[in-house]
This record gives sequence, structure tokens and C-alpha cells, in this order.
Amino acid sequence: MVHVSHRPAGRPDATSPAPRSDVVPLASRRDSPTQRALRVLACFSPTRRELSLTQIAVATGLPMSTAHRIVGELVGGGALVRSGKSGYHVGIRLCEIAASSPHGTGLREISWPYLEDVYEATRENVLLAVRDGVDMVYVARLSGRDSVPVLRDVGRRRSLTTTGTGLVLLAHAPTEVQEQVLHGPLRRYTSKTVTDPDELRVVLAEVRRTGYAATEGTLAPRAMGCGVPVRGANDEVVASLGVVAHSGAAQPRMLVPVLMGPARGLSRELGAPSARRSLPGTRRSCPV
Amino acid sequence: MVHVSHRPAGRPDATSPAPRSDVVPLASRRDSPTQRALRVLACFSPTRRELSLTQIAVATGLPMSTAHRIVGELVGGGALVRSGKSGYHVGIRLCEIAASSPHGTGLREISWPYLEDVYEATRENVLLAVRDGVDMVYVARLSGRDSVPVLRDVGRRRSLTTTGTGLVLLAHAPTEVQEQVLHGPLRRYTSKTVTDPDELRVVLAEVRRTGYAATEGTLAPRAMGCGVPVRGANDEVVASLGVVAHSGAAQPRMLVPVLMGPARGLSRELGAPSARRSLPGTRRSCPV
DNA sequence: ACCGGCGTTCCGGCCGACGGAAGTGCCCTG
DNA sequence: CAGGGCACTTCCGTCGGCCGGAACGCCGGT
Repeated sequence: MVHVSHRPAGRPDATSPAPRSDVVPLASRRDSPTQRALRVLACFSPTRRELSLTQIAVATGLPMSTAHRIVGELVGGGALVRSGKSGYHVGIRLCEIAASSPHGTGLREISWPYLEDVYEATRENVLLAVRDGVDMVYVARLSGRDSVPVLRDVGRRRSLTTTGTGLVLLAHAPTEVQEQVLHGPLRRYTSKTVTDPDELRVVLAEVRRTGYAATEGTLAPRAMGCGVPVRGANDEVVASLGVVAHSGAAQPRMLVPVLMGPARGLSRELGAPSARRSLPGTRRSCPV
Repeated sequence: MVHVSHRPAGRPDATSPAPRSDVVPLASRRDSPTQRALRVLACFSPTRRELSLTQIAVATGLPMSTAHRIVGELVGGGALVRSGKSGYHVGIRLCEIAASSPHGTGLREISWPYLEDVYEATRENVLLAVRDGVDMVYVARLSGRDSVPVLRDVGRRRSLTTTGTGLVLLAHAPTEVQEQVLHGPLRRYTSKTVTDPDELRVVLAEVRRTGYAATEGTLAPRAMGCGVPVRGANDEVVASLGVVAHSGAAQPRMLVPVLMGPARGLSRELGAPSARRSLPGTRRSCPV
């Protein structure tokens, strides 16, 4: 069973040695049509909602005619739609498909009432995040009109090491992912950001032991956050529920009891066995 | 400019039950790899969140080996992820991309506060819908815990002719779309469902004239709804904001004033010129 | 142990994707 | 008004990689 690394990892040219003397290394970038189509779709992001054909061609590195054909087929399939004269954006069809993801929009639908519960209790920014590779992606955000807008835009990709929600996800990630993060560069955002691998290991162990992660000033100077795990059908951690607020609004760890209830409720709805029955020792009902 | 019908139309290969042993190009029904990849993705829906490889192969009509290759590439690109041993579901990567759609998740993000405003005022199911082809798709739904669950699941596809929100979208759709719907079969859900094309034309004209659509008992016997248009940057109708509730909870048209404010606010945030300045006739320029 | 289903791998043929080049319409400019 | 630049669209010959039938592990059930 060959498990393909789910990250194409940029440009692994080494797989095709074939050192033909006349091979042009520049344009030898032949990948499968499926991957090309995905690359075209990947051009779009919450920060780049609308692109022209030329922009797509440049972003993907595809020739104009090729980009034109692929985009045309994506439009025919409803994945993209034209907006205006020269411009494309992601179509509703793709949103429908994405809505089926149990880690994305589907999870958002299920989780919404629980986020509301947390919001009712805290009146602060409530977030639900999942892990994708070595990054964290927010799938849902609930922020009242009067709460501080610390973070914006669902779908933004962030580091796993700088927020409470991220640390929860990293602490329960597979070992290989953790090692990958620990060996990679740990970017510093503030003076409090943890950048020492060994120190981070200690933090992660603590997160596993206590069942929550609280940070203060690690991403921005006056922001603090707290996250707790949300578990799925196999009791593995599928998401992290957290609150982000300005420092001083509350002690981070005081948020833990508020988060635990909704997190357990959500885990139960997701089919987590450990959340199925209310155990007497709720705070450490699950191994690790 | 060739406008491809955006519906690939199921499976036309059942037409060759007699595979002659000669050169009959039964496999000539080949579509482009891009379209194949989209067909694979389109297998997933909110009602079919997890599929095995065999299920995908059957659903798309692709041979196993072909389906295996395409699915593998989609997994490599992050569009699909494995769940368990035999099973795939839509990946977060696709949700990120979909989050950039101004007609989908992006619209949902923007619209949420306005939906909340309507909910605060009505305590009923609040919906935001857009049109895709001759169907309506809900992009956001807000229903309180205690409100009647009349409709479920964002991303579900519905008819344009049976709800207030749908009628608004249809009334402001391009003429060709309206004709297509009017000439097609008009499915009857209840005894009150409008199925006569001429009668529907009158209804649509009334919707355009009054600026809202109210229905009662057209989809389900004891359900009523009301919808108003939401306009975009070109002042064209991009979405429909509506409320669905049990009959008797309120007069449908009494919901109109409640809907108009948030709808105008949302339109303004989307850049609609007509909502830019508060017109004299408008009874409330700011959301409730 | 047998078996049936499912997923995976392999390989040769063939056909449709590929992309350079030419064509079209539009807008801005001199 | 002619000219030129830009963005998009179409065309067509070539050939490389997709295609899918067939064969092969791997389980789980009986």
C-alpha cells in the first residue's frame, strides 16, 4: 500500500530523472490534467475572489491557450462562472460540493449552535478550526457586532503554533506532523511567540495533559485565546473550538469551562464515544 | 461564443447495450479529463458525504482504474481526503476555495449579521438563497433552536417556483431562464402550488412590481414564506433574503418591512447603487 | 480453506490534450 | 482617425500521456 504524500510538495523533479540531453527543464512541467484543473481552482482564495484569464494563466504558469481551455471546461462544469466581461469567480456548484465536507462547511452547519452557546456566554470571538497538513484553517467564526475584530475571514490559513486553537490541533496531530512542524522554521510574531522546538514540545505535552491550550500575546501583543479539542467518530481530534479576545477581558483559563460544554456537545453530535455518556470525571474522561 | 449547457446530463452511454465486436467506438464518449474530475467531485453532496472508490466509479460511470487514478490525483491536490480505510470525502482545501465565491460562502460571511437582524425580529427561519441555472440554492440559513425546522441543510437544491425566496430570484432572472422554467414541467407540491405558466407569469410580474414575494402553502400545506431581493454591484439581483415559518405565525406580507431593512443593508455592503443612499420611501435605512 | 468483493498495479495502444501562432475585438493614445 | 498595445479567442499538427482491460494482493465473511 503506497500512501502518496498528500502534499505535492512543490516541484519534485527528481522523480523523472530521464536526463535526455535535449530535455528543456523549464517547460517540462507536465502534470496531469486533473492537477492542472485543481491548480486553476487553487488560484482563488478569499483574498483573490475574482481573476481574469490572464491572471489565472500567470498564476498557474500555464500557457494562455491551455488556461483558456481548462477555464472553459470548469465554467462548463459550473465550478467557475464568468463575472462581468473579463473575470471569473468560483461558482455555486463548487460551494455545494464543499458543503458536503465533514471538515468544512458541513462541520460549520453542525457546529453553529454550539458556537452560539459560547458566544452567549463570552460575547467574544468564537472560532472553530481544523488542521490541514501543517496549517490551521478556520471553518467557522462567530463574532458579535460589538466584539473586537481580532481575526477576519473564514478560510484563512494560519500557523498551528501561535494560537490556542492551533496548539490543540497540533498537540493531537499525528507524530509525523508534529515533527514536521517542530523541525520546520517557527515563525515569530511577537516576543512571546514560542520558537524553541523543545519548549514547544513541553507546551504540547501540557496541552495534551490538561485538555486545553491557552495563549496570551503569542500572535499579537494584546490578544489572548483559548482552545479545546473537538472529537469525532473515532475519538480523534477533528477540530478545535476556541475564543479569541483582547488581553484583559478575561483570564484565558477561565474560558475553559465555558468551552468544554459546547465542545463536548459538538463532539457528541459528531459521534465521539468519549462524549457519549456523561462521566463523573468529565475533565479527564478521555485518554491523553 | 459557444455557451455550453452547464449540465453535463447524466449518462448517455446506456444507449449501446449491444457492443459489437467491430470497431464500434463505444468508448468514444470521452469527455475531457477536467470534466471527469468535476464529475467525480460532483458525486459528493450534503446527502452523500462519504463515498468509496467503487461508489464513485459507479456514480460517474468511469472504469475502476480510471476512477482510481483521478481520485488519487484529487487526493494529491487536497480536494479529496481519505476517511478511514475505504472512503473519501471532500477536503478542506476545496472548502477554502469555495469560501472565495462571492455567491457562496463569501456571501454567507457577509450576510450573517443581517440574517441575525431578521432573526432577532422574527424568531423564525431566516434564509439567504441564490439562483444557479433553473434551481435555487440556499447559501445561508439561520434558525433558532426553538423555531420550527421547516427546511434543512444549506446547499440543498430546490425549485424556483415554490417559495417566496425562489420567486424573487426567478422574477429577476434573465428572460431566457424564466422561459426555460415556464416551458418546463412545473412540479406540484401542494394544491396551492402554481403550475399554470400564465398564472406564474402574473405572479412574477407582481413580484417585480411590489418588490417582494409572499407564498402560503405552496411548498408544504402549513408553511408560509416571504422573500425580498438582495442586489449586487450592478444593481442586479444576486440573492434573495427570506423567512419561512408555519402558517398562522404571521401574515406573510407583514414580514416585508422586517426583511427590507436588512436586505437593503446587505445590498449596500455588496455595493448596490440603489441601496447606497436612503431613499425617501424607505422606512428604515439601517438594519433593525 | 474457499470465495467474493474491493482496491491496486501494470502495460500497450491510440486519441485527444497541448501550446505555438494567427485572428478578433477593444481601449487608449498620438 | 489611424495606430498600436492588450486581452481574449480560435485553429491545427504533433505526440505524449491518458485510458482501461486484465491481472494481482488484501480482507472479511461463511
